[in-house]
Amino acid sequence: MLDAKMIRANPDAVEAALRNRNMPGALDNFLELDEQRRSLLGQVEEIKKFRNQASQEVGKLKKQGLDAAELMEKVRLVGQEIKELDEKLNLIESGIEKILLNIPNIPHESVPVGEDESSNQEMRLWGEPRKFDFEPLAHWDIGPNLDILDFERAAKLSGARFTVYKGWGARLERAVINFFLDTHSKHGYQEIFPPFMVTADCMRGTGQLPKFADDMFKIEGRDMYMVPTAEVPLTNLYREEILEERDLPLYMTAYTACFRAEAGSHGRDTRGIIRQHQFNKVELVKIVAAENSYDELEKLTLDAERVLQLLGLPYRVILLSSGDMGFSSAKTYDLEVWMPSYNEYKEISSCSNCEDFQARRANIRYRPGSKEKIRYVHTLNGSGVAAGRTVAAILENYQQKDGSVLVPEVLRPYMGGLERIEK
RNA sequence: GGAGAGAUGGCCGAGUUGGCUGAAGGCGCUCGCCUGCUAAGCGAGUAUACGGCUAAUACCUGUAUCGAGGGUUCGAAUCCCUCUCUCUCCGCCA
Repeated sequence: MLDAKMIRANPDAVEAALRNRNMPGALDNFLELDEQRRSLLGQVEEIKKFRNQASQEVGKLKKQGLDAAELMEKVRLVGQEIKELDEKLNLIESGIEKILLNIPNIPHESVPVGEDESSNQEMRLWGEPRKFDFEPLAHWDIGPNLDILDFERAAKLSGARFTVYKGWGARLERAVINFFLDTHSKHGYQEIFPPFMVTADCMRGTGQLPKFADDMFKIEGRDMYMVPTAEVPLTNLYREEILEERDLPLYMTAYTACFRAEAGSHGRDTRGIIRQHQFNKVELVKIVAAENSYDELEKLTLDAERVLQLLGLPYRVILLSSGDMGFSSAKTYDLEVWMPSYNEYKEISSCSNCEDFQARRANIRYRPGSKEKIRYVHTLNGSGVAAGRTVAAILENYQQKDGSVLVPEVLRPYMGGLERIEK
């Protein structure tokens, strides 16, 4: 959520930034409503002031044993007026809130302006795609061949876009998750194991609601949702709190299953485990003071990159353009891992600085110094990284001519020492 | 699922015969004093949001806020209703 005062002071700049995000007109009639609100607020407050003074007067008169009937009647009539104005005001304020909740974050000045992914910038490249001396298979063939991924039986259980992992496949998924958590814990992130279902308030706090309700799985009969990412529970852990400066920065990491309805994406990545309704992910979340949030974004991205490096998976880092960024983000780096089956790099992590956008929605603040005013924190999040896509990348990048798959060295301790998955 | 207790400021905790109570007291924190240092002690200060005024996110000023929403009343932290959450006991359950 943007600061209403900021919009009021720089409407043109905000409008321009929203155009860059392909959201022209998102400001809607905010300015008119805001103007109406302030004038109405002035009126009601004036009347309330009178009521407060008059009521006190009534108290005094009664205490002296004097007649206060006339004044009481006057205040009673004014009460009607207050009620009507308050209702009008509530209507306007909910209109303003609706607009504000649907406005995306403003891109940081370092973000390239562009309509879509064609304006993204490649920041760096790590590793080199392997040259195969045989025709490499896609993971959706390797998995069933080794009997470690079972798409057909998964469909029997849950329909399309679900996968059953079996045997060493199941073990590999778990190994990857544990390796991620251990690595991030070692680098200062506190491990958290949150609920997989959260309230609508949480979803509003991180920006999934109200705009993206269709992307999520809602719990029947409850105001709750399956988490689409651990970013939601982790960031909302400190919702409605005032933190002390010494508490910051907070670094957290968590494994959760992630649940996404992904309405509208049907037809993309239909094969394999790239796009699923349920997938596993280890997330990184930081809650920091405003001054260092961009340094923290660089460090968080490097923390996410580290696990790919340790796994020996080639990847690149992409700076997303203004038109390609997520709703809550002010600046996002995507990590893309090399996938031989696609013969291109495929998103495996997204690292964002949301600045105070989520903090405003979730009301997460901190006390900078003893004398200074309370301020909103900055929140950051990044996948560290998606487990399912990592398993797919391992299967494809580590496949051998005989159909077996080498286990990356760092994962072997998590696989009972296994060096190679074979039939 | 059944029965009961509770929800107050950064934290703890008063206040429930309705009326200067935005809210006692304590802790914490800040500034100052004091004492070789530290600890202790003394004094002062210390909520948030949204308006108005303003160059100001500084003063000053107004309104709102005692879990949330609604009601009664001239006036509600205090009375009534609904909801949410927490705790205790019973049942059920991994």
